[in-house]
Amino acid sequence: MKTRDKIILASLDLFNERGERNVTTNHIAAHLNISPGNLYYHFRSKTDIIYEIFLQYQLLVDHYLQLPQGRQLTLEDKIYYLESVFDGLWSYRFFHRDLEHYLDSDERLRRDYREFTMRCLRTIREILSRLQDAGILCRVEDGHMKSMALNVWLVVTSWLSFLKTSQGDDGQEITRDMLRQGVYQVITMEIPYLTDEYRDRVLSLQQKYLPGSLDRMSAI
Amino acid sequence: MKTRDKIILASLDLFNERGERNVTTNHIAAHLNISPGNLYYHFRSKTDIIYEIFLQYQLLVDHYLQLPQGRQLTLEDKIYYLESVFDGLWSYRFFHRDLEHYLDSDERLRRDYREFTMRCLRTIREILSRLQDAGILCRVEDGHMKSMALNVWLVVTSWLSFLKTSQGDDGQEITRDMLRQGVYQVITMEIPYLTDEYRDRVLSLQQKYLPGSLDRMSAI
DNA sequence: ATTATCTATAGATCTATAGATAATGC
DNA sequence: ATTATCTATAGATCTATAGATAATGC
Repeated sequence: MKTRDKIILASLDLFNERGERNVTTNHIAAHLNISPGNLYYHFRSKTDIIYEIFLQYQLLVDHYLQLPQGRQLTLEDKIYYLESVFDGLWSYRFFHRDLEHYLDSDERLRRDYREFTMRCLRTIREILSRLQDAGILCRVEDGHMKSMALNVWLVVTSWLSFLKTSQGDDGQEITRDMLRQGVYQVITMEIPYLTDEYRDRVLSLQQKYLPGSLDRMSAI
Repeated sequence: MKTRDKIILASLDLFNERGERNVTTNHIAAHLNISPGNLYYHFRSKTDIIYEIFLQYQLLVDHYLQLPQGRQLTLEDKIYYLESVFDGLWSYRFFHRDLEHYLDSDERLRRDYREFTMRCLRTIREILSRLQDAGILCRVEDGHMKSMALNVWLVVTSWLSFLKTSQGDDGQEITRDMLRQGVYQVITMEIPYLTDEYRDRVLSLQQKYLPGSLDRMSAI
């Protein structure tokens, strides 16, 4: 693998693991057994590394969120979207941690991230709309739909932060099970809009995303 | 005012304005025209200042979320809760920006913040429950209620971050109007659960929180 | 006497670059 | 010839403290 790609990968790993703020360019270089000078030969700054990582993240999510053409959406599609997106968020979890700071210090990233958000919101709306076409969700007024889509986005993007901040007492790590509860939370928002035909199916599907390991949560 | 209090206030202002990461203890001292040594006489570290600020934030939110005893909740109570909480979030907006980092580096804060979250979630559930008692919301299954309350929390706590990251293209600042749209978003989640008696009233109330200045949003 | 403040600075990083050297591809 | 890498370091901070001095409260 090219050194440039190694730097991106190692940075992502270290950022996710220790938090970007605690990872310096020296750490990244040391972790790869290369010199800091070499790292700076490939990247002009740490900001540039973060930008590269964002580009990959964006590519991944755009890929996950492709809509099938020429057929209706199914419940399986919907679940696939949810699972993949949470997976993507997990793989790049450092990114949303100090997102505001990155946008403050990188003009390009600010512009690109804004467009990324808008693209995602449009896609969420499109998904909801096509779930209506498929008779899974009821039709609702357009403004209400926009607002719903935005709430989905807010819940999805804040889920990891919630887990990290609310569970991290005994240094206990976030498990795949907890991550899955994010799917549960999104489904909760859509339950009132399910058609009678689909309600029971979705309700029992949802139960699979309520992890048993989150006992503390159910004790609240 | 005592120097110690001045330090807390100045820190909060600077953190909110420039981002905590960009504000050093030297900046805080310089801003107050005191020496760094003096600052360290009052606080052992920057972490301690952040912890103090959290205690104030917590006090404020707990105060806002008090429930009236001996009478039913009204729609006005509900709106008051929403408006105050968003106001609190705004006043301490730096806090959620790099929250995970603060929790990583301060054991006390980690413990206290977790308890704070759990307390808030309980209160949100209590509010929903009492809105049911008041005949404003329909009754729902208990697990569903918990999940709804959590979604409310996720939307509320991530709203400012969404505004900052999605609107900040032309260096444009966040306005009170945009902040208010957070109330709109929370109401959206509760609309399906409104009783017939209250639905229309809440729908027209909600419209007041859809700011005209967010034209870009409606063009998405 | 105690509390508050200042001056000066040690010590620890961290980013980023200059300049030398090694490796690679025509 | 060009690309990749290393060594060494300048320069900029930042946190935190020691020790001296000023202000305040009995």
